[in-house]
Order: sequence, then structure tokens, then C-alpha cells
Amino acid sequence: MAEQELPVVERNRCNCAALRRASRHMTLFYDAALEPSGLRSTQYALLTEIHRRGESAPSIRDLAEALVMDQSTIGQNLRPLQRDGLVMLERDEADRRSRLVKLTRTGRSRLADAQPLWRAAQEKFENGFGKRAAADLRNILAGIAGDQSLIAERHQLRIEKA
Amino acid sequence: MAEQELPVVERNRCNCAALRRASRHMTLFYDAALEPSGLRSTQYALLTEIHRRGESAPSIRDLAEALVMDQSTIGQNLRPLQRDGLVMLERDEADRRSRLVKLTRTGRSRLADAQPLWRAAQEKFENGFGKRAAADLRNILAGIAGDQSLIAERHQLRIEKA
DNA sequence: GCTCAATATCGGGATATCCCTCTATTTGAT
DNA sequence: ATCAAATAGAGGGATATCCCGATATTGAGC
Repeated sequence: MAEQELPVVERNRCNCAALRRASRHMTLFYDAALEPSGLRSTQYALLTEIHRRGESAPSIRDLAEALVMDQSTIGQNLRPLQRDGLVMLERDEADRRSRLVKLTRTGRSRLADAQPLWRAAQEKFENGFGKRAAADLRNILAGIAGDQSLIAERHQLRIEKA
Repeated sequence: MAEQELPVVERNRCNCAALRRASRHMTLFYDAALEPSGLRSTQYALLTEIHRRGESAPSIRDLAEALVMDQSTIGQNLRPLQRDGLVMLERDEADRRSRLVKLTRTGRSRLADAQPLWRAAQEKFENGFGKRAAADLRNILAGIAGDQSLIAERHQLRIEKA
């Protein structure tokens, strides 16, 4: 039996693992920075996106698209925020399948608490990493996040037909 | 009451969110590629790291360090793999607190199934993104993952004392 | 107007990820 | 040799993330 012809691949050869490792580490950093506000990275991103929409409250679908996330993930992630009174969901009367997500007064206030903490994290990271380098990196990452060619066929089909 | 002075920050301004978005998207791509093997990205990375150690079986702590992951995460992630008979944990007789993680025959065989799938994903990604660009990006990401200055004080202290 | 495919969300189920606390064990300082 | 501090894991709890299947609603074609 031909045991052990399995090649040993060097560490940091996998693009996916490299991304995931960095993502975990960075998340810890931002989570620690945001900690006094009681928000986690994902929650901060979610509230920020809702706030960004201003008057035209987004649906769950809208948020999923903007954050490159699954719709059920958004639904799930909204739950603790809803429970804690930071957001509320209202049925969209124009399309009763849909729900519009809105910040509550408490939600806005919490976001206001968190924003300076986030800004400090940004600065601290960019001081070490370089402002320009960070901007370049974000653009590269946005390219990856938006790369349709990475989407598997079964997903592709759904989208093509849409 | 001074409502609504909360600044609206442009999307893709946050380094953490950018990394997380790209990481999610990339993970979907690799997960889809690995799907025929029944392994997910994280599991593939975990098995690969165990295999890489060769004869000297790693402890949970070793794996956590290598993968820039929390120890409890490794423990948790090993559970499905152990349940499915891909890895086994043995008490380390040299230090009975520790457990050594080893691939089973089934585990090696599953990794052998997955490796070509992973290779194909790597190629497909690097064909679009550029081989050189991918290597550069991995190095940048490794820098972030290994950046001690991103670790919060409470963690820092633990490590400094060690 | 009716039917059927498409769409938005929800609910359940699984892995991934962290934190904190507890126990077993080891190590180092006296 | 002893005993306190440090270390490795396990267990419990919470969020994050995906998929799949079910339900409600919409819209397009006939």
C-alpha cells in the first residue's frame, strides 16, 4: 500500500487560509478597540451600513448585498441588535415580503459611542501599516470581495437568471 | 437635542470590514472547490497543518499558534473531525496536560482527496488574480496576522510574561 | 383574473470563532 | 520537598456564518 506520498505543502501557501488568519487577527484588534461600546466588529459594520442609507431604510437583502454576506446571516446578526433595542424591523408596505431595517434612537447613540473608538483603531492600524498601504490593501480586498468569477456555478446560475 | 450629527462614513473605509468581506467571499470559493471531499476551508487547513508536522504530532496549543487561532477554537474544530474519524487525540505522556493530535489513516486519505481540489482552487484564483500578486498579498496578510502590535494589552501581558 | 416561477424572509441545523471559568498537571522559587 | 504560579485542555455560552427547506408575497404570462 503506497502510504505517505501525500505532499507536505508549505505554510502560508493557501490564499484562503492567509486571508482568514489575517481576518481573525484583525477582528480581534477591532473588537478590543470597540469593546467599551459593547459592539463587535460585525455589529459595528452592520449599524454603520444602516446609518449610511439615511432616509431610505434598507431591507435585509440590501444589507446582505452591501456587506457581501448571506441573507440569513444578516437576519441572524440583527437578532441580538434587535433584542438590545438598537435596530427595529418594519414591514415594507410597498412589498410586504420585505422588512425595512432602521436604527432606533438607542442604536444611533450606540453608534455615536463606537465611532470614535473605531476611528482610533483605524489610526492605530494605519500608523503602523501605512495610510497609503492600507488604502491600497482595501482596494485589493474589495476587488476580491466583488469578484464574481469566484462564485461557484450553482450560485452563478441563480444570479444570471435574475 | 442635537440629533443626527453622526457622520456618514464611506463604505470600504474600514480595514477590518474590508478584510472580513474578502475573507467571507474567498472562503465560499474554496469551500465550493473542496466540497467533493466533504471538507471545509478550516478543516482542510487544520488537517494540512497536522500533516505538515509529520512525525512530531502537534498539541492543540501548537496548532492554535500556527493557525493564529484561539486554543478553544482548535478544540472545537477538532470535534467534528474526531467524530468522523479523521483525527485522534492522544495524551502526551511527556506532559500529561497536553494532547497530541494525529491524522488517522482515514484522515490522510481524505486529505489526499482534498489536495488536488485545493490546488485547482489555488490555480483558478491565481489565474485571475496573478501568481505574483497572490504571493505578495499572502505576505502582506501574514504580516498582519503576525503583527503583535495589534494585540490588546490584556493579551499582550499574558504573552510578555511567558 | 389565475397560475406559477421568482423573491424576501424565517427556522432549523451545522461549523467557526471567541471568551471565561474550572480542573489537572507541571514548573519554579523557597 | 513544598506550595504557589503558570500552562493545557475541557465545558459552557455567545455571536458569526453558511446551507437548506418552508412560508408569504409578488409579478409575468396567458
